[in-house]
Amino acid sequence: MSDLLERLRGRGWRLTAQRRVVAEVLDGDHVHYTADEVHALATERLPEISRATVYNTLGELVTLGEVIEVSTDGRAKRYDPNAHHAHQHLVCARCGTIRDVHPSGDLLADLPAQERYGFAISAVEVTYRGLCPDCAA
Amino acid sequence: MSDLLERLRGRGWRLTAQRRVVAEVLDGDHVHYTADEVHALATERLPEISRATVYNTLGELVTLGEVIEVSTDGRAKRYDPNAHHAHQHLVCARCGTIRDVHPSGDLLADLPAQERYGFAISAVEVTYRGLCPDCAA
DNA sequence: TCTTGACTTAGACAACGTCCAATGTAGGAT
DNA sequence: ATCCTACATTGGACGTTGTCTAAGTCAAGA
Repeated sequence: MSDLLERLRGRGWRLTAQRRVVAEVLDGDHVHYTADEVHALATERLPEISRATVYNTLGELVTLGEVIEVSTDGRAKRYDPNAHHAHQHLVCARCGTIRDVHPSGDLLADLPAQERYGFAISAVEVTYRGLCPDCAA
Repeated sequence: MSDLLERLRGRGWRLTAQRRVVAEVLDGDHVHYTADEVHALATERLPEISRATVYNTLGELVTLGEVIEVSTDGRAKRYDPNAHHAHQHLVCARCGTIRDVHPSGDLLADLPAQERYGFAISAVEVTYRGLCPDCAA
């Protein structure tokens, strides 16, 4: 994810310890954390980091298109660092874990013009719900 | 929606003025209101109705499968009375209004077996996002 | 009509997120 | 290397959405 930091600096980002830590937390793992989870993990490496900064940084990363904001239920949003590959989500209805998946087909084409109500559609999100192997057992 | 009230009474629901008003508000329209919007509209007809009762009643309707809870962004959940016809949602990224839409094609079939990770998939939700004609103007 | 258990109420509380004024600092300018 | 300043961070107040509880109320069966 040092790529990410480079990219951001190229866009005029000021590189601070806080931002670096948030980027490091998001990096690497397949799980999608909530803002407060990111804050907790960031605090382990940089105890003084504030909640506001984590929210700010996450918001900036989303605005810059480096991270995707996912809200699968009505609860806390989760942040998905896999922003450069189009993908959808598979969610376990019981334990809530999320996996990235890649459906085939043109999702946008499935919506006929007369069903678009004059909207300028810019994104399609698909959530598959079901029980994961562990929860089904 | 008197059907609904009948159905509910058949299931042992106590029929109160508050519940009737909430059901009436949900009835009829294509828009999907937030809980607080439902409360505001209900208050016009029954000024003393409390927020807690609106939340309770909406939750009960969801549990009974008469209404679908939709949380398209991290904001307030919206309540969709069109629970008996399969459909997806078209959401304005700016003002948050929701329209029901009916995409063609088999949504489930779009997910290859090797992308299912052993999940028993039971539902597919699709959200189309874009700007509505009003917000695009 | 009476009774009772389910329903409603107001308001406190909780989770998640935003905003602000005061303070600190990255990185270009000197 | 040091200074400057615009930008970043902080902590805490605040806002929104939703939940919970104790006390009062009422629908509907006996």
